[in-house]
Amino acid sequence: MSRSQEEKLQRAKTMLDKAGLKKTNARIAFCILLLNNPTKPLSIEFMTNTLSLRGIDRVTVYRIADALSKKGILKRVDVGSREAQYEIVDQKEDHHHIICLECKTVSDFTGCESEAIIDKALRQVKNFKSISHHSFDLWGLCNTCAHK
Amino acid sequence: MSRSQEEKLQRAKTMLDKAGLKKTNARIAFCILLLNNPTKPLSIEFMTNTLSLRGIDRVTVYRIADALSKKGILKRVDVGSREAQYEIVDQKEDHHHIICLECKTVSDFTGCESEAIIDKALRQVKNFKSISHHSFDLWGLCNTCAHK
DNA sequence: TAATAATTGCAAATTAGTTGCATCTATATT
DNA sequence: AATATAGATGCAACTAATTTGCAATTATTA
Repeated sequence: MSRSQEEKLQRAKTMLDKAGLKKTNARIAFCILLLNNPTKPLSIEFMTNTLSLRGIDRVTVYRIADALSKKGILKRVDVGSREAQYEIVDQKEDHHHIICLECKTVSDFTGCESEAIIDKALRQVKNFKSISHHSFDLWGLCNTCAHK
Repeated sequence: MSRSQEEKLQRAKTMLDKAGLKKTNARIAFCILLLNNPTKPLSIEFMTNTLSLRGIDRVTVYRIADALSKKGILKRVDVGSREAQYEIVDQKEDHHHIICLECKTVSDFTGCESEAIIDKALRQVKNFKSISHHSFDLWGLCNTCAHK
């Protein structure tokens, strides 16, 4: 195994430990897949295609995605496609999406001032103590679709 | 027809005019339904149940929801349920959601400072001129689910 | 009022996601 | 190191959500 893959294996195990989940082969492979693709949302279909090469079932992919989401490791993002897409929750690189309502093209931007807003929200809503992640998405027509 | 329903009929027609969509019976009934239920996200199922009493088909409900979304009149909200939920886009009452990852309970909060963030985003992403709506959602475990 | 382009309903198809259950495996315990 | 056990997985079948094709209808425009 290459140096960087070795490193990702370690990070994958740490992720699972932190989440309090058993470090099974399927989950480790899943986490490494996430770490290998940090830039774009991953669909269940893509993950299944890749992980089935290692004998991991579609149902298992769903179940792992669900488990990691509930632990705040993953977030499910809505980019207008029918199927679920998932991204790793990365506190440092807090990026968000601008999505075209027509062609569903996704662009990223950074710098939503979430902390102040989360504080404000938690003061309004009493039955939450903390937030595991947030989404801030902008929707509109891209220049190409606007001129049709 | 009562005074207030008459008024909603007018508002529905105005909505459709503004969107540049034909004012069909189905669309007018759909818009009035939205105006009658401004507080909570409406599911396709709920809308279909109501509108089918007027002979409007489920498929038509899907198509109208899609058409209005693309025009920025409606927004599709993701509150963790399997089916689509829709809300009217209301610039004045800019509310957002806190959703429990476990039990999917939705609470509302207001006061996300979207304008500054949208400006910032449009400076970063060049192929959009304007934004028709935005979403800002917070995800976490509610107090009840956190103690399980 | 006629022409026409868009909208609708219906039936059928597709796709995404879920469930039950038997088997297996990671971890805690001895 | 072997064992017990709770939890995870794979498989097959299922359910629910959404989409498509097409013929019939309807809102607008000339």
